[in-house]
Amino acid sequence: MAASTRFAVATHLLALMAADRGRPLTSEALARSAGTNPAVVRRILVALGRAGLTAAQLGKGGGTELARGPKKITLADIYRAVEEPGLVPLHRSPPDPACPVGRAIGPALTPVLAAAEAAFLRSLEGVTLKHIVREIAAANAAAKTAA
Amino acid sequence: MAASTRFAVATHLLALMAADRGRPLTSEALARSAGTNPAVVRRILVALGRAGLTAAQLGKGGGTELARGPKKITLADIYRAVEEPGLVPLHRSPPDPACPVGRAIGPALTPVLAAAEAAFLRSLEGVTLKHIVREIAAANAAAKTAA
DNA sequence: CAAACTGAAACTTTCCTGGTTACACATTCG
DNA sequence: CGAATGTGTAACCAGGAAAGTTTCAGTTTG
Repeated sequence: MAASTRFAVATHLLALMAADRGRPLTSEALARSAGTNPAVVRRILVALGRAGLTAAQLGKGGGTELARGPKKITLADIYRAVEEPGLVPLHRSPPDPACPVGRAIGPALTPVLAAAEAAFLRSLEGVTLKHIVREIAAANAAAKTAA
Repeated sequence: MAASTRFAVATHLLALMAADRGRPLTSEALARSAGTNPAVVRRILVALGRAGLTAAQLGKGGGTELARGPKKITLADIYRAVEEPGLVPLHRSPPDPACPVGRAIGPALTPVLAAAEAAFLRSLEGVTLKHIVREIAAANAAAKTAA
């Protein structure tokens, strides 16, 4: 099940890296902008690294940077990297197996929910990290001229 | 944010009513099949009633039944009845407003997530309660011949 | 009028996420 | 080479939301 903020934070971290291409960023610097703890950031960074979206450098002067261009990273890539499948959960306490409906509701619902989740991801597939970075830049430019 | 099991339980309840058309079912009977508490069931039933999917009858011999045919109820109807919008949440602790990315990441992400959620619902829109009931009947028939 | 429901409020329990701390291990730089 | 600076990871704590529980007022039917 979802209801975790990892996707939003992960996208935030990647946007920071995209805005600072070439220079690896430390988990402490990233955490400052995300308003959270370096260890929390590192947990997410590990997931992003395993998915091949980022590369980490150990030691002094180290940090994490994008493994490929922001045009080649979609929000679906990010979502899949940090979130488990099963957007919408089934029953917490198991239904009555003696009831025909209780017995079969799970198997009947599972493929339908999987298809809906696939549609959700297909939508995210159409948005790249580059797009998000551009949005952010535009918002800041607009705020500047307004001030 | 989601991560609630209400959608699955609500669909379960409606499937029971669809299988027993005409006779109102009590929250106690429904709770038995769903493996939960009558009060929990009633909470969900109230939401379904407000959305116009079910009708309740007070007093002795009362209960809840479908307000319209199962062919005219989609899983998107059910989802919207019992679940809040905001499938995927943003940051828990607010990002640093002094950072250009922290300032703009929320507004940049919101419309993208709303579109993905709309795609999710559009997928559920294509599945009716009738379809679920048929799936359940088929599964039980298959189990019978196998035994 | 009595029985049997729903609707609703208040409270408890349970579970998960995120926050926190601590530390082993790997690099780089002086 | 060794100290400083990172990551990677584990263990634990805290907060909040969902579900479970209890209780009761209100309503309808028989």
